[in-house]
Amino acid sequence: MKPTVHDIAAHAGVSLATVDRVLNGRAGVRPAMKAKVEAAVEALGFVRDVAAANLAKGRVYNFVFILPANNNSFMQNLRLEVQAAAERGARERMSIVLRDVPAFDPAALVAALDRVLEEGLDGVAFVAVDAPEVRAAADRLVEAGIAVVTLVSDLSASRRTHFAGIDNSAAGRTAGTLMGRFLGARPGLVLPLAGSLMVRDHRERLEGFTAVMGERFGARAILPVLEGRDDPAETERLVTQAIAEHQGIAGIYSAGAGNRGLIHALSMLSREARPVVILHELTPATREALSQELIDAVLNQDAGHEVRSALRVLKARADGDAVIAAQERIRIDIFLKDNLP
Amino acid sequence: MKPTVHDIAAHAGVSLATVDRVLNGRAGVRPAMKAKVEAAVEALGFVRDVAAANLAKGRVYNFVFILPANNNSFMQNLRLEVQAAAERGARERMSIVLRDVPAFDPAALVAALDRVLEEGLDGVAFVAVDAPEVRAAADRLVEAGIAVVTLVSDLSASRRTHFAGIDNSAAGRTAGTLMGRFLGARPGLVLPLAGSLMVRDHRERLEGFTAVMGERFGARAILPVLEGRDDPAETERLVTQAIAEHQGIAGIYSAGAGNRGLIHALSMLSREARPVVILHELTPATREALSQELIDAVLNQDAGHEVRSALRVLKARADGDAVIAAQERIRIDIFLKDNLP
DNA sequence: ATGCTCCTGATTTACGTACCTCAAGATCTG
DNA sequence: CAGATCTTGAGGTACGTAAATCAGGAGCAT
Repeated sequence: MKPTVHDIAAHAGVSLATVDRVLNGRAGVRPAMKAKVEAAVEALGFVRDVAAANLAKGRVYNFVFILPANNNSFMQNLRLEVQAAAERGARERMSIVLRDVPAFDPAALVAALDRVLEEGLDGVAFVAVDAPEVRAAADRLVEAGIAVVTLVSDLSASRRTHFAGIDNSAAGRTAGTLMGRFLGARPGLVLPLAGSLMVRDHRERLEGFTAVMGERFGARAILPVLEGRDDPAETERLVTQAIAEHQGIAGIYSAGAGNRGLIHALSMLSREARPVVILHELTPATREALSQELIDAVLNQDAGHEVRSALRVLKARADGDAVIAAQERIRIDIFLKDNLP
Repeated sequence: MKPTVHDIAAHAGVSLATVDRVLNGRAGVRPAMKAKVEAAVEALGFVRDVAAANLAKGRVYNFVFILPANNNSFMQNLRLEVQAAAERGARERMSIVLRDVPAFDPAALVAALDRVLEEGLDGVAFVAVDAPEVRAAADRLVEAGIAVVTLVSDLSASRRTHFAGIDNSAAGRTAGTLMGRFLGARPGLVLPLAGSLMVRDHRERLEGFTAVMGERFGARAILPVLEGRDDPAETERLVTQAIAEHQGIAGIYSAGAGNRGLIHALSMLSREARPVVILHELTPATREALSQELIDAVLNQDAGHEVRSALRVLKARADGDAVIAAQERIRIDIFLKDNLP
């Protein structure tokens, strides 16, 4: 049978109370005693039964997810995944609350983070706006012992516990390679799009993209970045205008959201005039566009995985456990027409 | 607070014992009482605390992983992942045992499965050899209420609980699209490789690959499949010979293992003569080749994810819980030089 | 030696569920 | 209506850990 704390106490020749003090890092144990207990744990291969421990603690994990009140498909989906996780979380003693803040608004985000600090919850996951005041707010939370996970978009130079999202620079580089190779010898310009250069994920993607285009497909000219604020209508307007203005657009890379507008603009073009298009996030609209060959590749981050990963990290952090690094690496899914799920 | 069995009893106006009888399907409860309890469960949104229940039952999950005694990189890695999962599983009352059977040996696999049946364990995960007698053995286990998960390679027409592995046909199609687009207008033949066409994974990949090449890149000539038996030396010999024989090989798709031999053959070619190469499984050798641009893309299945997914399904099945389908879909990772983890 | 702090043991209660026993009430059988 | 059988209530113990209390011993400074 699996050894219990009682076995440890017996083997170490100390009382249950002392074992408890050592295992839970409580004060009031001489080093000699501590060593005896640790030796017994080692010798018997004791592992704490987390189910029993949580039962005894009557612990409830209080977590908050703060998401931008953005109605693009990706954020909607992310919201659904958080809600699904909240439902499942109930049976594992997790209370998961979802809060909205205005998009791209550092002050609102700071207010939401400070509220978490006041309430003294166990952990928070949020989509970062990369601003100094947000970083300061996040660091205050960490200082207070609250687990802080950034979701989708990271916060530079902060002390956040973990980032649950993809390596956006690698994603941009991957998009660059696919663009360069799919274009091959076809002449023409490349147009990059973003939601906003204020969020770190879009900025990093574009940096990776342009770096690879420069390094490996240097002859290709790249237009200045257009910012569509993740809004379909604005994005469509910008793209339509750019296509009209520059006659030879051969490739479009969209690093942000609001791609319904882009897709609609593409559908107006003749098949021959259609550029190679690579964009992010698998949504009903982009899936449809991919299977109809309006676009060529979709780079995706799985919102469900990100939410579940963030939760695992928050829980592990609250329990003082280690995380499985490989499991928490969020992968960049590359979807072509052929491997749509 | 979350409702407990006591709350149910109070709300239904019955005793704890009756609630217990209803919840655990014990006999001796009149339909009227049963309905009252069920109504209370519904009304209060009661969900059984699995941790407490397992603690009370003293339940231990007994799972077995049966892997082929094959020493290629992928299987070695799979074995390591199972061992890591076994260590972590201990703290969640899971006993995970790893057993080897000779590779591609239906009789040995059947014996191992029958042993699981005799021992009355809770679940088994195994790499299937696709044979009728294996299917029959798997069905016997399912019949006995034991959870059965196939890993990496599936078992056709069986009643297995779940398959933890990738869609190999989609993987082959994806390879085909990448090959066609990477080649672009470059002239030349395409050479497909496999370990053996007797193995179902390889066969499905090649079918998907050739289907896409035919549908969308029809002008491209494809050579007959070479079978390297997953052996590096044999693969190298075949590839070297094929390159010498047909002067214009522009692309190589390797659906199987033994890719070290292929990579060595590629390293002998001049940069200009080097074909577009797409192959499977990220190993130290293929990773190195990718970063040195000896090969162009690697399709990968994440062994760690497969093992963890199999375990989640086994546990959910043993508890009678539902699985999160989206979480258990094993994805086809596409690695370029730019998004290597 | 006195009072003080620090360390340790012994013991108890609690968490939510499972499962057991025993007694008594309800319902059925003839 | 008596007896048998089924259903229900009441109460307990157990699982493995956490966390608290209290008493007393060791060690220290004064």
